[in-house]
Amino acid sequence: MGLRVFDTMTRTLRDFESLEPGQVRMYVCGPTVYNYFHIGNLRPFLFFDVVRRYLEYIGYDVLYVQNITDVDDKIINRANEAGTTAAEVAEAYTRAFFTDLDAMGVRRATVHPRATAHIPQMIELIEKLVSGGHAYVQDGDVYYRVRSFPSYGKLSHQSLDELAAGARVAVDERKADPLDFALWKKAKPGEPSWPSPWGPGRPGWHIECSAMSMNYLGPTLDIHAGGSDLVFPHHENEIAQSEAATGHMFARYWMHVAYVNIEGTKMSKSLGNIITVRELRRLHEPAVLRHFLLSSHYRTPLNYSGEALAASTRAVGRLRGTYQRLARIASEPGHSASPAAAVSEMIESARGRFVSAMDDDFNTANAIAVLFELAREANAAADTGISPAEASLLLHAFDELGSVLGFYTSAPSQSSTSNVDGIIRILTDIRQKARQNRDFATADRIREELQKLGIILEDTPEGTRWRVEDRFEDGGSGPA
RNA sequence: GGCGACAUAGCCAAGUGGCAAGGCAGGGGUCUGCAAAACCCCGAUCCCCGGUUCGAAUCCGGGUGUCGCCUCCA
Repeated sequence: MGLRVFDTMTRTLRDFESLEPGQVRMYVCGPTVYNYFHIGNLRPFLFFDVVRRYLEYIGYDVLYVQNITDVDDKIINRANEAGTTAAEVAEAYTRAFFTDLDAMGVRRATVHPRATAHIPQMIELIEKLVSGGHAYVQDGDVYYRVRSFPSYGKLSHQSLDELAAGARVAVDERKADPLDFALWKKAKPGEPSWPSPWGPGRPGWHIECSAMSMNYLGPTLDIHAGGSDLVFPHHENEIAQSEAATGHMFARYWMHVAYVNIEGTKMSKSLGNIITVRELRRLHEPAVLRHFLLSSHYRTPLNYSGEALAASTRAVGRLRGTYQRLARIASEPGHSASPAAAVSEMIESARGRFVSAMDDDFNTANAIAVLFELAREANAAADTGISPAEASLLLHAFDELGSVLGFYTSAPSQSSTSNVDGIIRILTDIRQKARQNRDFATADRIREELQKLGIILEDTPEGTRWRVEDRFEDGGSGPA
């Protein structure tokens, strides 16, 4: 069948075909580093990490570029409030961005270009637009002339007249048309600035992405993506700039991820309901957040709620339980009998269904369902008894498919090296003696007291095992 | 006003014409000293009203409701 991708431009599911066979050039709009990013930002970052992993899984070499916008009004404002420089604000939150993404298991892009390191490329692009009649200079500012680009609006499916009619933006008399947008902003006193043919200033937001994406990936990208709110005006403007400058199609596929709502409403600073990833990491482990964010299709809105995260916590616990069970069996000394055909078929079938799901516009919800189905089959097989070789085969299947979704990449281990394990061992040995003497009161007391500490004991034919309880802590009213 | 999305079991969520995936919660079993884990079984008039069709959650028309974009925003 092959991979099919929903393209915002055509609003259809299209067969995916890259410009260069075997290679995908992908650009995803990155953060403006003026604050910690939140769960709504995380969704596209995480999703396109999975897109990248899947493209690699099916054999593509992926060139993945994600920008860092490190010069911007919001950064400047933030610096002024904090009494520091824009560069320092940007530096601090860039570091935080990577710290949080790394913690989430989101792999770094091939390149993370910073806007301030690509000013010459932006100036060059703006000059090209000015000389081509697509931009005009107005007292140190440079604006893009939207009326000069006949197909303006093709991504968001709006005509210029429709946009003009709905515009709620105050008219700026320096612009020839209200919809024209700034390519270069003249520096105000105290603002960071760079020299340019039009005087000192800084780049507009939209031009950054055009300049950096084309700098690393050439005039035509395979995939250009971001959150759904970037469709207009950001991506629309990027198309206008890029295509007017190069005469080439800018991106072959446009992908946009829907919003994350919180308790039914959009996150906004005025409502104070923003949940940063920094905060979230304290409440939930990465696998749980990944499960939650990937459990619905990327083009449908997702609602963050305590209940949903609790469900994800338990769901992940189930997958992990199966994984650890298989790992235990696989590590048993056992003979090296060749695995039964039934197990191979089980895995082959799961792999096929997994690929079908992902090929269908990255249907991660279905892909996850395949993992659960395989887990149930694997558990059922383990109940009747499987060989270490079979367990090992299943384990590899979970590794293989799980790694596409980024699961199992940082499965917390029961650190058998710490003394905690030793201490619990002592208690379970005592408890075991009590059970043998049919002193169940003592045995149950030990189990109950440990449970209060979040340690679950499980008696099995092979002895007592312990694990840390999957604790869910409700985020309550949000960040502290 | 323009453009668009969504409405499926108590909750979350797949499913674009042919007996309604998966997860969480719940009920009943198997196993267990009792639990836990695991496995098996149980659960849906697919928002409403029309229409097309042998057949519709799925297509068409009309409602109702929720949400998003059109301004910085993932």
